[in-house]
Amino acid sequence: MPGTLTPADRLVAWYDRHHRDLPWRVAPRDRRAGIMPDPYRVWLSEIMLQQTSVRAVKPYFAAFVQRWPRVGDLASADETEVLGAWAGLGYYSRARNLKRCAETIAVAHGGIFPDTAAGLRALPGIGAYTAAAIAAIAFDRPEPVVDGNVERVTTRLFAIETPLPRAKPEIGERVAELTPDARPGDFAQAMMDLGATICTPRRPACAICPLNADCAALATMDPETLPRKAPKKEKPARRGAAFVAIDGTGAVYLTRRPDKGLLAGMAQVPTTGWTSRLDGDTTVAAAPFEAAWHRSGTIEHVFTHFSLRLDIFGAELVRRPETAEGWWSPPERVGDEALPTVMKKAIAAAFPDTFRR
DNA sequence: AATCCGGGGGG
DNA sequence: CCCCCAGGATT
Repeated sequence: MPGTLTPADRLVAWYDRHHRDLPWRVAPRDRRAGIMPDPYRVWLSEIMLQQTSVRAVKPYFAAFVQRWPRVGDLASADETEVLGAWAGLGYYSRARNLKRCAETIAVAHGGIFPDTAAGLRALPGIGAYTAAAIAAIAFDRPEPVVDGNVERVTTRLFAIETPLPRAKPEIGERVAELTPDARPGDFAQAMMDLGATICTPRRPACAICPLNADCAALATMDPETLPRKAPKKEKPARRGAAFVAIDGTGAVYLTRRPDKGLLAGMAQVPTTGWTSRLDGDTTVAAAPFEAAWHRSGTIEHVFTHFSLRLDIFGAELVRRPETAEGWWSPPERVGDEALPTVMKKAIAAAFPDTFRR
């Protein structure tokens, strides 16, 4: 009955023809023949794909399954080796949780992955999204799988103009309504593939979209404007001062930031705290040592949760003063220091000829 | 609810 | 070059 074709039917039909061939996937025709993917590979890929592109994941996935073909192999592996194999992928707590999760499955589950979203959700490193994705893809559970791609597709499909993250509950309901009992795993993968290849953040390819006849946004507005995002709330403004000292050789005085907190362990030029309102006297008092400090401009930098305006003070010293905590970085080495962008800006503001990168 | 974690890709 | 992205854990 062609008249009863649902959006999910159209989407899965598109996926049958256009799915991406990925090493952790079982192709639709094989799935329909009863072949299911290895839950270990689905899990490993989903953890790697958190905040990480398919392109970046592929070589790491190949290396992992070559070296640790089954979850038990990973469970008994050396954690340092696992972290080493993860190096370059980022978000290293994922690798530590990966190891803990493998151990839990080996020890507490007899080496068998839980086959429900609730069971998976209880494991380290598996949140709501990943639990639903593994349950759907590896076990064909009709779980609503909502990642960033699916949020974009769904807000457009239903023209949901409520901004994120407030729209999340509604998106979840819509995806749950959309998710079919037949082939929910392929449906979930199809939604994510559609978001990655057709329903893209900018310039979506609506002309070739399998859901263009169903899309409320395409009918009534510009789909590219969805999803709406909550207006970025004003970042609190902080102020401070930074002190850039160079000696006669052009070496810059640097210190190391504390091991915890913002920019932990990175190099910096000495600065005041970044909250206080400063008058001239307190600023000079905060300098790391006595010198002929002179104002050399102001820099702006925006962090995730606040914007910072730093008054820059520079000094050229004839002799290096006695200091315990910092070090003098020669001009040809400054570029190799672990200097965050804000610190590079500060140094460049004080001595534009010394610091080039 | 807010913050941190890291790399890749796009404007 | 800088800005943006977004799942899980922690607090």
